[in-house]
Amino acid sequence: MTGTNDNEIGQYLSQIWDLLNSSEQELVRENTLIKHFKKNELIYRENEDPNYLMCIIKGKVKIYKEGIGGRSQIMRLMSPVQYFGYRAFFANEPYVTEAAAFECSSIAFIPMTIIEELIMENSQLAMFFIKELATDLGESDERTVNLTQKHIRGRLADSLIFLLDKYGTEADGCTINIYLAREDLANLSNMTTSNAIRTLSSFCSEGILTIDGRRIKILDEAKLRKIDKFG
Amino acid sequence: MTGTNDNEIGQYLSQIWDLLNSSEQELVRENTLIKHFKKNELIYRENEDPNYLMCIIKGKVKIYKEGIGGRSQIMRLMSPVQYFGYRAFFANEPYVTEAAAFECSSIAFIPMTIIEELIMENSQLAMFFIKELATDLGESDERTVNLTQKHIRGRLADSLIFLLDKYGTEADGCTINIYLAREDLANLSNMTTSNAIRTLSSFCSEGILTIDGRRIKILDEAKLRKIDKFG
DNA sequence: TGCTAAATATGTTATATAGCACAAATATAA
DNA sequence: TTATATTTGTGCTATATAACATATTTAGCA
Repeated sequence: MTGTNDNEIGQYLSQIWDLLNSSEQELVRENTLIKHFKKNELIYRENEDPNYLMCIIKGKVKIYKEGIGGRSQIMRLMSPVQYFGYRAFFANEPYVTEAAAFECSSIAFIPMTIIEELIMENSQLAMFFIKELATDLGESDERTVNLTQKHIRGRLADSLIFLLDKYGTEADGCTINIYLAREDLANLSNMTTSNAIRTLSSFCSEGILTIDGRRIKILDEAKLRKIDKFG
Repeated sequence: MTGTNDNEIGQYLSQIWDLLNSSEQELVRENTLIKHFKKNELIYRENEDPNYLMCIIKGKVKIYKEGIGGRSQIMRLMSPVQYFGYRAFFANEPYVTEAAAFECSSIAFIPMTIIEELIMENSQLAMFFIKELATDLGESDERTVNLTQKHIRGRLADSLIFLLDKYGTEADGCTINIYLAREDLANLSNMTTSNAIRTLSSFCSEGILTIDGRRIKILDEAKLRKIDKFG
């Protein structure tokens, strides 16, 4: 992990940036640090103190929880330019999740003390975080029901559609633009790696998708959405 | 459901009230309506538009999601003086959950338009909602892992401890101060009603608790916490 | 009050999914 | 490159939990 100051920070922080006046922007600019993470590198770990608002500039990040018996559950995936790492600070508790880079990623770090200061003076910024948290909470509740009530096929279909919506496709218009190990796919879908592999190859036999290593090409999105919805 | 205006609203809204100046208090007072709900009465339903901040003054409320095949999952339980019903408004979407009264309850309704106005002028109030949402999101993530990774005994133990912490005990110091149908206990713990009944009676045979109808008396909290933690 | 519906209790069976073993393929490193 | 570790793939077995059936108790209500 290497730290670099960057004078063109505004272009990366679009959502927040536009809500700040020039002196606020100056304050953020002076205190933002961009760090680069290698593939699989840890960004923060459970029980650490949350001191920074993080904004993913480049790359892909997973936020996950280490559960029972080393079984991990991926809670959220981040893509540019999303904000993360701030929830625990506001809740006044240590991190209850961990974050790691899926691939080589660049992340902006802004001290939460600064953010807190700004929020107290800038109601637009406060509202931004309220909206972010409110949206995440709705999604978290949705996921809880998906993961607990759907069967394996439905859960995997759900994850694949989620990945498709989140990261889009390659130039061909159907290859999901993220390369996940089967284990990550399993951790996202609350199942064992064996079952992720097995179910994925079932989908393949059924003509829903093709597999080329970690490259997944969706052939029949409608069918996948049907499985997501009805099992 | 009956509506009543109440001039002593401040005493019920303690957390928010103290953050407001007198003119803000006046605005809230003029626009707050207290409604009374009967046992099992619906407070809001899925897909409705969220227009009110609700504050539970008296009683007990469940917030739940209707899942697959009519199987419902209780997401949160509310006790006085907690706020709810506002998340969907901030996320700018219809309700994705439903709320119902477990028992005869009184709830204050404050229009979200008023709350939104106040937030834009009162950063303390904004911070209050940020903290609430941040805390709820952490709890939601925690619950996701509990419900997906723990076995039945662990999930039920978790629910019982949650109820104990949330609603406390009767005068005897060990009877949980809420009377839930086995079905609600099941919906809270992500299991079938049969399994909630079965597992509860196992706990009873093991001397962890006693059952008297819906009255549950915890005899060995330490053992229950152990089951919660290690299965 | 008694009648009817709902909730609780318990046993049995069916099934989804975890767990394990091992082979094949692929990636990583020396 | 070759060697070693990791990931992927497949089959088999074990098991947790759902689903179902039915009796019993309790609660709601006419």
